[in-house]
Amino acid sequence: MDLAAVAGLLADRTRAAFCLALLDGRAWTASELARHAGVARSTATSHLHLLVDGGLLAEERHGRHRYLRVADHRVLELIESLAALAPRQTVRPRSLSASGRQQALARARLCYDHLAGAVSLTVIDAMVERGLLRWGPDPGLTHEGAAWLTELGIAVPSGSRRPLVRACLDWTERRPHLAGAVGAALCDHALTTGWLVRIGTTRALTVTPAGRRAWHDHLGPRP
Amino acid sequence: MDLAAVAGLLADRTRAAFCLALLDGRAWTASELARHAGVARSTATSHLHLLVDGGLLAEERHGRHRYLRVADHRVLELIESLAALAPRQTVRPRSLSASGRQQALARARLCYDHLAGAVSLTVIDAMVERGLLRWGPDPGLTHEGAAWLTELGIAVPSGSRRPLVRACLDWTERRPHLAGAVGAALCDHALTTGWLVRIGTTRALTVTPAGRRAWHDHLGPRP
DNA sequence: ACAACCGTTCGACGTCCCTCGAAGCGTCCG
DNA sequence: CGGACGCTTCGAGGGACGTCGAACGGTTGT
Repeated sequence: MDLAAVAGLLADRTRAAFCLALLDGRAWTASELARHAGVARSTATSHLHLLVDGGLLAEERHGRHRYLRVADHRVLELIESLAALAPRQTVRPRSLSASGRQQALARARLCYDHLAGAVSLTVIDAMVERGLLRWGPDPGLTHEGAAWLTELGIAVPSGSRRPLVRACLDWTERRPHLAGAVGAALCDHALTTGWLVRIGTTRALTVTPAGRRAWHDHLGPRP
Repeated sequence: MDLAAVAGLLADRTRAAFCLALLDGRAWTASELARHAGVARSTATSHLHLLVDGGLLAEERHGRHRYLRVADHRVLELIESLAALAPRQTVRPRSLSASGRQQALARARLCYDHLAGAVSLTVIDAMVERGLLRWGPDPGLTHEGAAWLTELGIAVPSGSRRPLVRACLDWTERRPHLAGAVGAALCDHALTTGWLVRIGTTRALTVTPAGRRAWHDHLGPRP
């Protein structure tokens, strides 16, 4: 493995597109990256093997998903050094308007069907403090939590093999956030009632005034 | 020209060897680089075209020579970023003992058959101050300079179409240094008398105690 | 149990590009 | 002027690699 080999890992449009997509610090799945770059899944698989074996990307496997992220801060610097010399700046738009957009992603976003970002962690903290949620090694919903959901008009999910409460790694916050059936139901409810709305067609979410009111009413400081 | 294309420029062993060789800040000719990388001159030509067109290297043509150097500080950073991720560090020895070696090269070295580096510039300055040398747009040797050479035991070169005094670009100092027949004769004399000796088999030179004495005797502060 | 989905392996196809030698052009030196 | 040298262009050969579709194993959710 010499210098030319490392450069060769980034000397392909598809692999470069993967790395640029991963610059936002989030973890992507292999299929997401394949769709983003416009190649077949099998093609993405071989590329991802090269990038992981070469030490540029790190992987974490959860069930049938394979999450990928940039391995190292040195890799970030390498990609930035390359971008600084590429006249056609496909990544440059980020620096203009999308530093704010990246902040929005870090604040609140969709992670498949549930909420991620800094906001999702405050939800967990508030729910744990009010005794609605068990967190830690054996997460679950308490009786109070079930009643709380019913009060919100959310049917407590059941009849599925999907766990009610699950921890999902949050790559921007480096802490797990709320997934599982309850996480999905909460997120779905927040979107249908307009507490949260998507920013354009991206995964980024923003909290509406109605969302702030609901937060105060249902998760605000205890009396 | 996108990110993958820039990476592709360095994704070849030969081109990577060129760039690593040029890391010392000196200018190399195309043939030197070809010999250093072990490829045919025609191969080197095509690679150098790619690197120059891609903006990684800059060229300067002098007569039949083509001098190449790293174009930009951003290119230096890119190469260093790549080297930081390459486990097989062919360039790493530089950082250990050869930061001192690089300083030695910047101080005094051979440029073909004459002297280059910081020492060569002090020679010019001292010779100009003593009226031995005309420098600037029309460089040449003065009558006093010719007498000074004879006094040193150096025959004033003649009978050749090679100019007596010529300016040669010094890439570490960004100033021209003394070349031409006089530059070569002075350098040859300094090496044969032991004023200068080569460091190992490299082009780097070091000034001996005898060299310092000779400097004081022949170019020292005027009375 | 069954369907849907994610990821993987494999073989085949096509393309890109790295390499060299021979021939040629311009410059420098005697 | 004639020889030496540095560099370039051109064509041909050959190896490396990116791409896809089809088939398969494993996990998730109904």
